[in-house]
Amino acid sequence: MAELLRHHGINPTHQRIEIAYALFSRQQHLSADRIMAIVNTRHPETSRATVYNTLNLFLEKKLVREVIVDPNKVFYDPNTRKHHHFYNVDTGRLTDIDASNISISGLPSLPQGTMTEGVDIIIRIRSQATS
Amino acid sequence: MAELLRHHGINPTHQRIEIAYALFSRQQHLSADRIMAIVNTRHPETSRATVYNTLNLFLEKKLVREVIVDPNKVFYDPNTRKHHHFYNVDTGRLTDIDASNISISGLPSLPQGTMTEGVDIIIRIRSQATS
DNA sequence: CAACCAGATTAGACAAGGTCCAATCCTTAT
DNA sequence: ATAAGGATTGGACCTTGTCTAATCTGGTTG
Repeated sequence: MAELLRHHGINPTHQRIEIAYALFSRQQHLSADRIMAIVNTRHPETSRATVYNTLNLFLEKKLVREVIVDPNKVFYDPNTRKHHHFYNVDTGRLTDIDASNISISGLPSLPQGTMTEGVDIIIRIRSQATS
Repeated sequence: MAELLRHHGINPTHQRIEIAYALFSRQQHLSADRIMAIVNTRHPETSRATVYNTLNLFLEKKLVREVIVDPNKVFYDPNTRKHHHFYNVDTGRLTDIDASNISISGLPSLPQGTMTEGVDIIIRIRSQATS
């Protein structure tokens, strides 16, 4: 874990390792508050500021991605390969969709003077009505 | 305008008409605070609670859509036809992409017991480096 | 081994977006 | 005119996230 951090130019401290571990051990999409909860169920208390500092650092160093699908929380995604998401609006659960088989056709060209930063496809799904 | 509201089963009150007008006259993507500002530059003060109540009502009645691209504000979109978005991460500007020419291939099937609610494609763009 | 220093962490104040609530204000129908 | 129901309001409140100044840490040097 420390090695992974170093490889991304991140000084591996206790807290950073804990946070990275929370994300990478379970391969899940976690919100900042979930991460803080997970990290602090073990013993050493980690402050909110540190959690946010660290997640922003991870983002900047491209160790994780952020997923914006819910109006009031950001999810952090340990999977940095190209992929998209199913988002279950009932349960809040995110599921990865590998991007390697996907192609989109019919897109217009980019607006003048801009360049692509990334393409996100979000398929919002609902749990089937059980009636 | 009042007619439009009635057609969607919305009781057309002064405030609701003002808010609808703000969105539909300019065909733009506005955040709640922008809408409040616009509505209140005219004379009658409209409260924050009303703005949010009304926007949520409009959403529920499918008069507008919400666009979730920025971690800390929701945009409301008066365009309810199927479409996607360019999102300029530098300027915060949203631009519509008509969906009628677009097709996506290679998507996996939906997870068991779920149904599609909607598909959003967000193309994040940056203003070109001018170097 | 001690002292130092840069970087990391911390608590707590703060800001912004959004919700909730109880009280008031309109409308409209009678 | 009046009662009833819905709409609106201010303000308290919550949550997510940022900022700051102070403290802590741990690795390096003498």
